[in-house]
Amino acid sequence: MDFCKDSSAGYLANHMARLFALGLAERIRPLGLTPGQFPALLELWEKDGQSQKDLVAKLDVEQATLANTLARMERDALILRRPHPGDGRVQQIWLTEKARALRTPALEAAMKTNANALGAMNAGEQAEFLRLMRLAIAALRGERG
Amino acid sequence: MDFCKDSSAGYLANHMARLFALGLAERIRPLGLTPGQFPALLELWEKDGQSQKDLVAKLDVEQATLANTLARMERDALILRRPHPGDGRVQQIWLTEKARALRTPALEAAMKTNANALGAMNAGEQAEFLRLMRLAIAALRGERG
DNA sequence: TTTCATTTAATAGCTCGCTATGCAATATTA
DNA sequence: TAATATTGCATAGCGAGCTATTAAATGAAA
Repeated sequence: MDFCKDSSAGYLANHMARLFALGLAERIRPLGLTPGQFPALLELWEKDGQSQKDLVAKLDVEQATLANTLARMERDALILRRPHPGDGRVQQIWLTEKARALRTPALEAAMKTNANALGAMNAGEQAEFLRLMRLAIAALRGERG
Repeated sequence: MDFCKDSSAGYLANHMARLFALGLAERIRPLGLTPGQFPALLELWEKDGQSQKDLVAKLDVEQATLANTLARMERDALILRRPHPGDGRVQQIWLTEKARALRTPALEAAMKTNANALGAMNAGEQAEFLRLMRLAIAALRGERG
């Protein structure tokens, strides 16, 4: 059977994602952030006070994964969980001042990592690359729910 | 600052890689395999008896990561570690018959996952996608060692 | 109202990345 | 040859993903 890892989309996707995460980790470590916190922060910088369920829906991550990530973020004083006034099941997630202040440097770090990764592509190729990744994501998501 | 997750290569790469891993995991679970074992198996199906160091060089993962993966594979009776006859530091990695027998169904599972992910692309787009991922990998690797 | 179902979040336990460190075997050098 | 450096691998500990289960609060229904 002919199977070459360098012609396997899945193999390349895994390799690429690991390198992206390492590059980002290096850049945001001085800020006290980790790559897994980034997606949650992006949503919370947009609007905090959301419930865990709200975030889960937007991030396409399992509820348990997010619960653990939020626990680490609370430990690191990036967020506060406060009970929802009208529904005792819900915890609202609020950013700390510390987390708010990290927005600009964190986004800069992410943009630098992206720019480095795409540095060898022209503008058309970059756009095409993003488009094809979105296509693959849609196809893979379709397979599941 | 304008930062949209759906226009961030790193965000998309992470999302895509997670979905690839889930799709593959589902398909190889009946075989008793997990996605992390795949890269090592690919190398060992080519040629076993290699040392851990040999595999590390080919896989671009850290030595400790591979050591743990190999420990799970040994536990699952996929490999045997035998001391190298001429150098007491080295452990040679040998496939079991069980692992050899899994080659064809495992590769089929991987190819199905890839085909599904790329199903909405024509042949030219698929080739371009792989090329652009290899470009990004090269750029991200260049940043490090 | 009491019971049962649903919803929200947390917890347990696994894989598989990473860094940092330790240990034994081998090589090198003073 | 004795001391030191290097090499190959294992282990510890953490982050971040997953599934499965549990607990508590709310809602619905008998």
